[in-house]
Amino acid sequence: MTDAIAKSKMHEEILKLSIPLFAEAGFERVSMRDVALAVGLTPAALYYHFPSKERLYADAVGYAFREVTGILKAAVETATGPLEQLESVVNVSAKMLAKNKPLVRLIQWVKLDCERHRLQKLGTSALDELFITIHQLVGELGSGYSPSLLAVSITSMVVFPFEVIDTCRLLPGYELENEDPAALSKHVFRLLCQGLGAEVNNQRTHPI
Amino acid sequence: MTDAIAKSKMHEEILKLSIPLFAEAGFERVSMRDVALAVGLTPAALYYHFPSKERLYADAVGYAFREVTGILKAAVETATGPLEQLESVVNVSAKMLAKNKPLVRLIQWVKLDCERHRLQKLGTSALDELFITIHQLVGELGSGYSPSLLAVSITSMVVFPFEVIDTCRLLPGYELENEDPAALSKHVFRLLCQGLGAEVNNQRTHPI
DNA sequence: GTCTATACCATGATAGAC
DNA sequence: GTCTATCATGGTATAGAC
Repeated sequence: MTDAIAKSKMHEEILKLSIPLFAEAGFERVSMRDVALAVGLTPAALYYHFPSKERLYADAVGYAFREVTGILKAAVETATGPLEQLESVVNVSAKMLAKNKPLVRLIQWVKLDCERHRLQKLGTSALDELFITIHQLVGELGSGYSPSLLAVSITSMVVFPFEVIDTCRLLPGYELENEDPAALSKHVFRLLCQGLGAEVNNQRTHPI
Repeated sequence: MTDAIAKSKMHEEILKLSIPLFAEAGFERVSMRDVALAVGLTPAALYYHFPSKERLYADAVGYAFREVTGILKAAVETATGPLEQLESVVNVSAKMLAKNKPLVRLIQWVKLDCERHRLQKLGTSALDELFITIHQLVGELGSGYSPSLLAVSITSMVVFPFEVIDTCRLLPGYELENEDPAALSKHVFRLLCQGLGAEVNNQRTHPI
């Protein structure tokens, strides 16, 4: 049992330490040497814990995304009524993405990796969770919009701004308020509510 | 002069043929051998035309993005009035992204590359053009929204859906209409107009 | 469990013939 | 301009000692 615990401990330690590496540079530009150096082991030792680099990467991404599921589930439960729940999910997601830059970059890498053979089943990605949750809430709202289109639009407005922070920072007209999760989610929700129309706003249990 | 022309011809040919490779697999997973094979040359010959792989990549991306600028400029000129111009940009961008999958993936790679030393000046990226154009139009609209936040929201809703096509296709609730540029831009513009409020809609020269 | 040492391979890049 | 041949480097992964 001590073996199992020890192995499990080191296993998790390696995952935790490799996540920021993979997030920053992506699968190809992170070598097993890099991971080993970060963990304080030799490359050979890593192969005791993981059969291959691909597997290590997949496990690391899965580990990083797993906590997202819990956070989103909790966000839904903090509110009653679909619109309030949607607001909560938007707020919490923005806050999470702003605080967790590696998560944002991991999402970007996974979006690019997804259609390739590698990581055929990565576990449920953070994006999937976000889309499915929002899709369900939006469906319950019963607006005149297509739930699928609307769910993607909302997900886009929440995730994309954090993906382009470094690309856009030097652009003329770009304001740093785009990087403030509170300002962003307030903006998104305002745009959303007015866009969803009065009949939806009437369903709110309390005014904005 | 014939030398210059011939060199220029081959130069451009290499760029054109390498774009889909880099778009699909990214910088790291495309070797000079891959490019050489696609072009019908040997790796050594590539180094006659480009001093390094990095330079080849940068030039290829720049080449791919350059035509985007022209298309967006043309889109703005097809309409009069900021809201109509915005609508035109959204329509044309969505159509372009739907038709040009390599472009979408190149944008994704560049977003991930941007903060690194590589490609410090990549020429103006497609995203930059889109943001700047929309930011200006949105500013002229004079809505109550922050131009910067709104410009990013719009860019998000136009670009992001095409980035996640392959990730989302198998998700429950996802509809193929998300991949139809006409349906997408109509949806986005509808959400946008109703979100922008009546005072903006009144400025329209003709109803929706 | 972790190490040292190494096999083996793909890569970016160059030299020099044609 | 393009080739053949080659180099140095750095990658994944394994073997076997401790």
